[in-house]
Order: sequence, then C-alpha cells, then structure tokens
Amino acid sequence: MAKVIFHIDIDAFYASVEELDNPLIKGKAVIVGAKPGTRGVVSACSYEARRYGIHSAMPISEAQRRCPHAIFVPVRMKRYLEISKKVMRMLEDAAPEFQQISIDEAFTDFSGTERLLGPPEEIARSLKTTIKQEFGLNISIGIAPHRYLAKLASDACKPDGLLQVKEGTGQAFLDSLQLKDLWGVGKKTLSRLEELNIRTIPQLRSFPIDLLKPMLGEAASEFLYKAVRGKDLDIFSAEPKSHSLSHEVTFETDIKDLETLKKVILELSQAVMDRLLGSESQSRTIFIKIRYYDFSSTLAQQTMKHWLTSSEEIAALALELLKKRWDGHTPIRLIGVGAAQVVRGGAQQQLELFIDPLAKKKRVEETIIRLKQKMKGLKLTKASFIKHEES
DNA sequence: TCTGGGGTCCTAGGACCC
DNA sequence: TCTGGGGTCCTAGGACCC
Repeated sequence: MAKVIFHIDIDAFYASVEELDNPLIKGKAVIVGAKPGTRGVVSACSYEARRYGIHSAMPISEAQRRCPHAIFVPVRMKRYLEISKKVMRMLEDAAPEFQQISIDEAFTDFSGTERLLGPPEEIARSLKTTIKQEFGLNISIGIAPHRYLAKLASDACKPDGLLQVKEGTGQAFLDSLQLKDLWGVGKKTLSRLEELNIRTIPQLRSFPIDLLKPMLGEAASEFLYKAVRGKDLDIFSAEPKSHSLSHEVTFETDIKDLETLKKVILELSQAVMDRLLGSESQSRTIFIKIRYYDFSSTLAQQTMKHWLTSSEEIAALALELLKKRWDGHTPIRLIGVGAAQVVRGGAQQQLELFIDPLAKKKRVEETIIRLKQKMKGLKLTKASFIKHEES
C-alpha cells in the first residue's frame, strides 16, 4: 500500500511572524536579517521582497541596493521558536506520525487513514485552514509516497500551496522541475553536471552512473541516481550519527590582535560549555574555525582522552589550535569554537564512559599477573592477544 | 553581490589493530 | 620478503541545507 507522506512548510516564516506582530508592515517588502550596512546576510524575507530578487543568504548590503524602501528587521529567534512550537504541537496532534525537521518544516505520515479522515488533499486543506485561523500563517503542503518527493512537492507549490504527487507519477513530476530544484543539488553539483552536459532531469536520468561517480563521488552519485527515478531516498529517517555544537562570530572589521581573539574565544568557549551542560551532554573533541580576510577558511580539531569539563579548558585548547594555524598577522574575519562527537549522557552513563582506556588496560594486566601467580601452570593470555594469533 | 550562524554527511589519508 | 583485507578512530576539507 502506498504511503501518504506530507511535507509541511510554513511560508516565509520569520517574515510572516514579523508581519503578524506588526500589522503595519503587512504586505510590504519585509527583510529579516542583519542590520543594513553591516557584514550580515538576509535570514528570510516576505514574498513581496522576493519580487526584487531578494532571498535568504543574500548579503544585506545587496538586499538594500535592490530594495532600498524595504522594511529591515532584526532576527528574533526566541519569538519564532515560540510560535514554531505551537504550530508543531498542533501538527503533531493532528497526525498519526510526525517528524519535525527544522523550525518551520515537518513531515507527517497519514498512511492508511483515508477511511477515517478522508482523502489526503482534504486533510491537507483542513490543516491549512486550521493553521491560518489559529496562527494567521500560510503553509504549503506537498503530499507524496515518500519524504523526498513530498519535500520537492511542497517546494514546487509554495506559497500557500498544496500539491499531491500520486503513486506512479513521480518521474513525470520530477521532469517538470529543474535540476537546481532537486534537494541535495547545490551550486557546485550543478556546475559539475553542466560540465558533463547534463542540464535537465531527464538528461541526468539517462546518464550512466559510473560516469557520474568520478565527478561527484560515490554517495552523491547514488543519491542522484535514485532521486531522478523518484525512488525513496530515506532522507531524515536515520538518527544522526554524531552530533556537534558550535558558536562563531564574524567581526565587523577583520582582526589581527591576539588579545581580542583570546577574549572572543573565551566567550565562545563559555557558550559551548553552557550548552554541553544544559543538554547533559559531553564531548572529547574540540574544534575551531577560522575564516580569513579573503574568505578562505580552515578548521582544526583535537580529540582528548578525557571529557571536556570546563570552559577554561575548552578556551585553552581552542587557543592552542589557533596558534597552530594562524601566523599571527593574517587578518581574521570570523572565529568559531565548537565541540564534536557530542554524546548525551546521564550520570550513570557518564561514569562508564569515564573509565579511561589506559587504566582499564592496566587493570587487565594486573589481573592476569595475579591469576598467573595464583594458579601455577595455567596458560593465560589476554583475549585480544588470542584473537591476534588467529588472524 | 562580497558573502551569518548553526548544523549534517561524505571523502580521503594516516595510524593502529586484528 | 613482499604483501592483505577489513575495521575503527582521527584529522582536514568540501558540499549542502535551513
């Protein structure tokens, strides 16, 4: 039986919240992001602003040039999270299965509910009406037999859209899209495909995967192979393998002064440690990110044998990494500090994880010696040693 | 155009182990 | 003496997404 997956996306979410909170700017070119005149970018913008070619990630200076009369408002993350939580809770209550994937997007699974709830489009329409009435927000919904197509469908019908890709019509739907519309195809992939003379989805579909691999790598090639055939890609289905957490700042003017960098590193390290503690998580790996004046950037990381326990320790390690990487005079535009391979752990789990591998090894060694003394004639070696002999 | 901040996953090489 | 296959961990860089 075909699955019925919804991808639900709130339209121009940040900008819409700003319009709700300030009706005077409703319907205008609203741009949420950095302060004009600074080095920041556009975080989100209203559809009115998009008519001027403005989009997320565009430098704010460029947005200002394109639309000087736009309303520029700062990002109020707390407020968006507050509204997001309410909307997501409503969706979760409405669907048998629910999975939030970002602040303004979620998947729901309505498979096998038709007799109970009616046809998928009807469910979708009533969801749209409810969200509009309750929160004043427009959403777009894509319906498909699996997540990947559902996501593309909602993208294709926004804003305030509804589109169902029925079982067996996946390829036809895909052929109505452009290569760049595929989730997972960014700028680089697009230009590499172009080098291979691939400019459309049907062209990509008929291209031998073995010739794709040298250009895009194994994983990306397999991904695209399945994607253009409308096959289930299993996106967002697995638990993340590892987890990382970081903070970074871009300076208004590039920095060459070590004292300033030290101060910032300490603050960033504090933020990282606070979040580790706040989420009852731990990490042994710390990394820094440096972006230089010319936008070239580098990451350096170090893994410790013990868990990181204080912001001072994190800061000290971060500083060491910085000194290793930075010549002391190249202007720095951005600095970041983070923890990688973060694991959640309550007190019990932490205790176990705290057992130092070297200490453990030593204890094993001591035990063997004790046993050997106790039982003369006993042939005893470590299991790992036995294994070694077998291989 | 002059490019944020927070993430994820993949690749590739080296070290080390069995 | 020349040579293996596979796994895990670590590091660095790159692509992509919201």
